[in-house]
Amino acid sequence: MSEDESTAEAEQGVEDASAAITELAKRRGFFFGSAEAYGGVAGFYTFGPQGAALKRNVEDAWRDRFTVKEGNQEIEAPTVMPEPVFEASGHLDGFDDMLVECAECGVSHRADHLVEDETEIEEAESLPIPEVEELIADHDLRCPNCGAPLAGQPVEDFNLMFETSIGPGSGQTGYLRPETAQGIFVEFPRLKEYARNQLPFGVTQIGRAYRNEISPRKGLIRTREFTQAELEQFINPERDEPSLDSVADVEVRLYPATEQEKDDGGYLLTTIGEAVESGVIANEWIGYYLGVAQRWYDRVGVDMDRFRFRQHLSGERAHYASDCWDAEAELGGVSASPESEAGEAADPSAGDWIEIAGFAYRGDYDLSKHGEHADDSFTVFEQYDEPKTVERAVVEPDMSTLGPEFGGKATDVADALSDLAARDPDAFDGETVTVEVDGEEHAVDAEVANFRIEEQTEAGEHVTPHVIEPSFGVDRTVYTIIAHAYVTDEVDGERRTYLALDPEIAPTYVGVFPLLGNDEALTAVAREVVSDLREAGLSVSYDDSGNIGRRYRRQDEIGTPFCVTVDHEGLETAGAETATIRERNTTAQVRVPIDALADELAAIRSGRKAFDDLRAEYDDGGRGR
RNA sequence: GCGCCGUUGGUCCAGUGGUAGGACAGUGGCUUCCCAAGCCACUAGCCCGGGUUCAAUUCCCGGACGGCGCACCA
Repeated sequence: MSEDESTAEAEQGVEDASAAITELAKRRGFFFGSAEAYGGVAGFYTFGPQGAALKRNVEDAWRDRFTVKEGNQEIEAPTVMPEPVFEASGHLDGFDDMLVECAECGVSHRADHLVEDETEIEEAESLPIPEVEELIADHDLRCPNCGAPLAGQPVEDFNLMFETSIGPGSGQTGYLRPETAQGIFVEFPRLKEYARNQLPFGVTQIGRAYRNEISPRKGLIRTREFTQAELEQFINPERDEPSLDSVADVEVRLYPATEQEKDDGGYLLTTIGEAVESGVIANEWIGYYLGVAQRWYDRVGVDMDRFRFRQHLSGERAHYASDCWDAEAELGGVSASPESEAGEAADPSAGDWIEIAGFAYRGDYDLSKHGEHADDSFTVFEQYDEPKTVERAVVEPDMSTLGPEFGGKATDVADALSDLAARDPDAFDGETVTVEVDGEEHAVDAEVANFRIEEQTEAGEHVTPHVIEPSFGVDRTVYTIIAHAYVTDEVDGERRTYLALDPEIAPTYVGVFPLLGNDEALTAVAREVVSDLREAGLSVSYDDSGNIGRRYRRQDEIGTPFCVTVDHEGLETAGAETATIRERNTTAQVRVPIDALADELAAIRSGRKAFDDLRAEYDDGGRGR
């Protein structure tokens, strides 16, 4: 097959896969565009009964791994926050882009970028709009697309944050959060107390975030309201280390920035341990969470042959990140497995890859910013093992002299003396010291300043923690799980579609049917089975409509892993009454005593048993399909 | 936000200047002892606004929504 053909086929596959999944999602209640009765609204999706359950199960699995098993704390912050929060975080500026549209070809450009490219100005983003319009006219900037002059075209602001007003009237300006992270950062002063001022500690949050996208696309993949699951891991960068050993042998497919910049760059197949050792993954905390995440994705049903970690290129990184890796999933049906094409290395540029998580080293950016803007302290006091004795230059000005001499400026002069002592102790060698306050020089008698070198004991220091942020897109993860679970096969010559969802996350765990819908004896027992299984905490669906094959297919399509069927044969068996359990992927069946159904199915869901164990344990009373 | 294409039962499609037809799905019944079978019946639709016309689901304009390309995605 030529390369062109295979590419064309892959693209066809993308369309088919996404269309088939969208159709299934609408028809079976996974997700669909919101408010279609009112014409719909772009970028908003409603999860139907199956989708909401699936999403909830994914969130629970994430919580189990990233909150509970890591020993972290979960919080729930508001989705609306006042303006100053986002002034501090940088979102108000960083989110506020200037666009200018070409009158000739209609293409929009970042006005600030044009100015920066064509002039000496470097921070055009911070200039007011009229000034940017003037610069465009003065420098006769032209459309990069068609070359038409842009002078006279209006420069327009758009902010990717949803704005709202808090309280009646003009009220206070607020914004819907563009990421859940800020809800954690702003509460850091309290959160550190709950962690008893001990680094390292982690805080998680699962919740909605909002971005007023210019043009939402690709269904669930890019929406205006979405769910994030984020962990903010706070560490002392000088000291704290992750337990890298526990994930060192996790095998990963890395796509480093250096490979992306090559024309024929490829994957680096390695282990977390080796990648950190060799410096491909620069930060061991990032490495640790890549390992944890890879195992988690595998657990919830992401196909590891269609999964990779891609490092951000330097120009791609956010304002706060010093290093960043994305988890990416392939949705077009192209396997990235190197074994897939007779040993040929997989081509990283093939396939339809989307970001499903980001792992950023945010340094102390966020806490420092909030420390500058807010009133509270965003540091942790860390005690030294041994108190340290340090020599420190101090002044203790005689205020009874400074007061009469400088009047209202006396305090400022005293502060200036204190600063000077720390900065330049030698300045106090002479008979007078000169300090500057508000541009005026003031001479102070050295004795009045009362300068001396003092020995001080320091028990510890205030540390601004660094932050490692694994940030997961829940909706995209849900979509990926559905796409990777989507299977078509044949049963008895009939085409079948099913979702091979993992029992832990399948929205419905077991379907229960009477073999015949119009048989009182069977329906009564089946309904009892439903009650028993629900009592055992399982998610159960009852169905007696249509023939048995149709009912199996319905459950197959929503990914229900097991179906229990009550039949006469089972009610007539000597001893205990039995029913069949049918496994979704293989359609194999095993006959199990009705009394044992709840325990056995619960055992499989928790991972203590497999379906094959049941087949070994009980006589194969099914039809041996 | 720009350009191209589209929008018809729950889903996927056909069709028409005189308000529509199929397939699948669904519901009830008959049949049926294990994988989308069959028979009968039923439920259910022309995206919104304006214009042209005696008459618009159909033609024209605008909008909303969707797909693709460009831009954007910190």
